[in-house]
Amino acid sequence: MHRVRLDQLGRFLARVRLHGPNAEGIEQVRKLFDGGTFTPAAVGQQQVQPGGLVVGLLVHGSIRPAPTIGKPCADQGRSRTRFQGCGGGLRGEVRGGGTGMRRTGIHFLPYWHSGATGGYLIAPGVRGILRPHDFECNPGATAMTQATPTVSVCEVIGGPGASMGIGDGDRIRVRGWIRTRRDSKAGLSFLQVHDGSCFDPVQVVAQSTLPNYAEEIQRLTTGCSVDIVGTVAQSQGKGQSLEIQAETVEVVGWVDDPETYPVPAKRHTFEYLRDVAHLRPRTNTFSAVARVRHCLSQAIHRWFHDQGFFWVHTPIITGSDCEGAGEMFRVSTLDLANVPRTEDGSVDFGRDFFGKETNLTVSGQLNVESYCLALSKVYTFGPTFRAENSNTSRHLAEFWMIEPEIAFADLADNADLAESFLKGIFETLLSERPDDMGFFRDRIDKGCIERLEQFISASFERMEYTDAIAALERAVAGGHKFEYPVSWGIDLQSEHERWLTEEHVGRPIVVMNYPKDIKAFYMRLNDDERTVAAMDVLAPGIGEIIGGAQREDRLDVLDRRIGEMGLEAEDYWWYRDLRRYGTVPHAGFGLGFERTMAYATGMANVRDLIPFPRTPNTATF
RNA sequence: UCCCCUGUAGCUCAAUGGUAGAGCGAGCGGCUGUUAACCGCUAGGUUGCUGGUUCGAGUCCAGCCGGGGGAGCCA
Repeated sequence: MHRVRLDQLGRFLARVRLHGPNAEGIEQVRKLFDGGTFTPAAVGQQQVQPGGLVVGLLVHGSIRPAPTIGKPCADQGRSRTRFQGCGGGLRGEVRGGGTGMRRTGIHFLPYWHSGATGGYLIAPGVRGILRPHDFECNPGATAMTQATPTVSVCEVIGGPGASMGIGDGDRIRVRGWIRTRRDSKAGLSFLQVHDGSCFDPVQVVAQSTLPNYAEEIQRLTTGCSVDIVGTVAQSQGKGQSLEIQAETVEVVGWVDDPETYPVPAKRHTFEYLRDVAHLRPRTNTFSAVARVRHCLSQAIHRWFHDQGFFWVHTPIITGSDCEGAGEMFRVSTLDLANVPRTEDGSVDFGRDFFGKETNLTVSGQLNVESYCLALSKVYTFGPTFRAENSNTSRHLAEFWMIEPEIAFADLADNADLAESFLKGIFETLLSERPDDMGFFRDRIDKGCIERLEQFISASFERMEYTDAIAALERAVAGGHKFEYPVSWGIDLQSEHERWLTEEHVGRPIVVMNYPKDIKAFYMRLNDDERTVAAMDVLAPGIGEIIGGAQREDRLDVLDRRIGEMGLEAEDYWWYRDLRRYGTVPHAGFGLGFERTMAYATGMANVRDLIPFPRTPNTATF
């Protein structure tokens, strides 16, 4: 028998939607929870398959089998998912879920249909915390008419991921911030309230009969925080299907001076909003960016986890000697006004906190390699710091980077990993954030969704660097003009990369095996002795999105390369140890997180894709 | 670090070397189950800072400060 721990079940359980006396059913469910495990026998004869969808169904207060529940149809709407193949009088609609359901497999959902008034689908396999007290707090009664659960705007309007099945007639409480207020002389005001839980705000209708209507509600302005209790109702107006008829509107916090509130309900330039970065998440664009950033972060961790990777926390403070190129931020506790000196006049780092010169990391790669050669499949995902005086839309002094590293793998394995990884996280994004991506398509970059869909469906072209140069040279011979000349041995300029991926191939490309002289010392030397096993993934519209390599796993060759690059072998003593003790071929790559977001959303500047950007001369907030 | 652009109302932008303007936002009023609402009225300015040229500088010049874009470098 397949047993399912309750704490492995269901994303959440917020309320019981049961009409009429249901003490018996509640008691049954409570017993299940108390037992800590959920055994199929307890709910009847239905079958439980690992990974199966439905293992139990609570209807009318009693646990009944769920004979056959089909898969969600393809044409599901945003706020409800229709199930086919439901038998035994259980045919109906499942509210909540939405498009995210297909991928994340929400297995625990409020449920009702024409014949039943409430219930839940239950199935294994989803992480989350089940909350038995949600049952306990509504013992055996008409839960919905007595409780006023506090819910997110997303749940009220059935946004992406909504799973509570809030609907017409439910009494609920929402808390958030006013986006706009519109008054009607018919004796009511419309409040657009957002709480960040999804892209769309919810419309709250406040009648003039409310006691604080004239004194407070009509004085609400953009940015005020409110606490609202009301009833969900079908909207009489256009633009939204559900709204909240308010019973009470409590003003939690006023806006000091509406005239000078930095983010009123109007258009703003991104440049201006960077100056008010503490308030910009209240705007459509930046709340969407924040949700997409979260979604992609989660998708990355989930993808690696599902593939058997382990997340390794590589150090942020690092001894500078072991890092690669790039300007670094010094980490020091020395008194800048009175720096200790050695006898020859140089700074005496021996008296610094770590007894040596230290900096903020520019890459976790070298450290993560040591874990790769123990755990086989690992990755880093954390902040990275570069002190380059570089002021462009693609650079930040502090950014986040993803660096997977796989053992017993060569460059081809690395390219395969990059391809399936990128496709996987973009697929999740499209599936889980249709509201925000729809906004980016409508207001930021018309082609962003189509671009991702093509990215997901097209296979990546593999191309040798030498062949890429040959193709570029043929293009030049055919009359194509490049600003930078093309010849074997150059590093590809962004104009070259764009031509290759956009015009020459028309799909993402993995360019492989670059000249050794333009690449780092740790990249594996090929048998031709003039190229290394490096790769760049180039994508239409963005250019280089990933840079990676198979690492040099032969100690003698590594030492030779360290020498050629003018580096000191002793500085890399522990990195060299990895080649002395059970060395294996391994490979990995680096992916800039904000650039990935830029590609996905069409946002032009990475400063608008991280909450508080750090750039030369700017570290406000 | 280099090149280019830019700094005027809360925001976005106008203004030939000659009285400081509009739209949005805000306030008030009108209309309206509204929703980028609409209509009317009102308030809102030491034109980034310092100096210079000129009878007169938002405008021209110099320096400084801030912002943006690009190059290089990268992710």
